[in-house]
Amino acid sequence: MAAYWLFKSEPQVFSIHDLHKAPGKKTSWEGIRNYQARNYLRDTVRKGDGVLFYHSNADPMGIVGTAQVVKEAYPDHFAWDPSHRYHDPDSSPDKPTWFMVDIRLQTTFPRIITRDMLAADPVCSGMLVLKRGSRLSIQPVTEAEWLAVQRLAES
DNA sequence: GCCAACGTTGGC
DNA sequence: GCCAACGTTGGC
Repeated sequence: MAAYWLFKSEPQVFSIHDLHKAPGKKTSWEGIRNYQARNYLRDTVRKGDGVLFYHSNADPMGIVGTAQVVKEAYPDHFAWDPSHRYHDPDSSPDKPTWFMVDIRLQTTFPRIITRDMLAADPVCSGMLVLKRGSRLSIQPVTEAEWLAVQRLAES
């Protein structure tokens, strides 16, 4: 059975509009440099899982659409490129430290589901992303939360 | 711009 | 292995 996730992105770095413009509306999700998020990506995120696309550090902040995992974890080769901002000298092709997945855009919501809207919803108010100091950029989402977000997007 | 939260680093 | 210093994230 498919699982659900929330992926954070700063829109000035990569927005849902960038994903919309990408070839096949697909992108690799590289640059995850946190072990807990890495473990989710590598061990738990599976092809077909649903992704809530979240804009952080933005105005307004919130969930802007959904995507689907189309390729499961493979080594984040950006870590091996010394000139890249995601370079990590401790990672190597032999023993990769970091992983990434590919996602494809599913839906761009007609309006952003803001943090206020999430907080006001009895189900979504429990979401990890609302927790103070929740810095995790790959977060698990329950099916109830996933469905509640869809409902908010349609209302 | 501020700062709380929290992960990482490095000296011991 | 402890912990202080430091860096980053990200909401406000």
